[in-house]
Amino acid sequence: MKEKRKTRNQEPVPRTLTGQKLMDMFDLLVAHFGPQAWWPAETDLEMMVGAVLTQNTNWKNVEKAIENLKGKGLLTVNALCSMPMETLAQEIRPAGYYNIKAKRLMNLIHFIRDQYGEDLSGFFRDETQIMREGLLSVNGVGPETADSILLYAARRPVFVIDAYTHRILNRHGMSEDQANYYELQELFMDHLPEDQELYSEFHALIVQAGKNYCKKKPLCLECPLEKWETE
DNA sequence: CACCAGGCAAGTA
DNA sequence: TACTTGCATGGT
Repeated sequence: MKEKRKTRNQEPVPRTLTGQKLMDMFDLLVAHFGPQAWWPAETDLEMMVGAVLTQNTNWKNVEKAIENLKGKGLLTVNALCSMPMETLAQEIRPAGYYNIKAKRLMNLIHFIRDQYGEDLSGFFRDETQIMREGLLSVNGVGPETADSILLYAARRPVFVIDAYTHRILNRHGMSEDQANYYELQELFMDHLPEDQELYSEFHALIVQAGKNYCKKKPLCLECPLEKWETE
């Protein structure tokens, strides 16, 4: 599986990102934010639904949408599959983009049920690469959604890259500003041990740092990663 | 009021 | 191949 590389501007990464450097980053973030209790969900299905609903959307809004489904007992594979698209769209309305997300959810749930049956455990037992390809074949599931499902629901050691990861690495001069998803993913996975818990904690911490500190332009004051560059 | 949020696919040139 | 745009609610 070869991923695309950029064709222009083949500048090397500005600073060398070593495993030690990444662990320094992780330690700084842990020291500042503490352990993250991320993605609490009662079932694998709930996590998968959440992964789609949270696309470019605040998690608070996602919770409302999930609560709507859960409260009416609609958070099961069969219930979702047999629900009219319009009904589903109305239930998940608070999550925004509700029409397109209803389709995406349907695509995903139907794919799993058709391939593995109503019980999700068959799907979650499959090989990571097979799962990944299957997820990516679903219209509405891109690399981040697929990897989130693999990391947080299937508990596989797959590093999730998001907009914050891009932003933070760029702001700190640790990556090319136009590096693509897979380049950054390799950057982390080539230098860190294959550790699902490390990856899930790390990604959650990056999101915290992004939300709280790396919003403004050059670098935010009191950013926990301020000393990271000179360390 | 403007801006953002735990993306993705389709359209355009 | 490389940009651009639509999708939409709810919080700051």
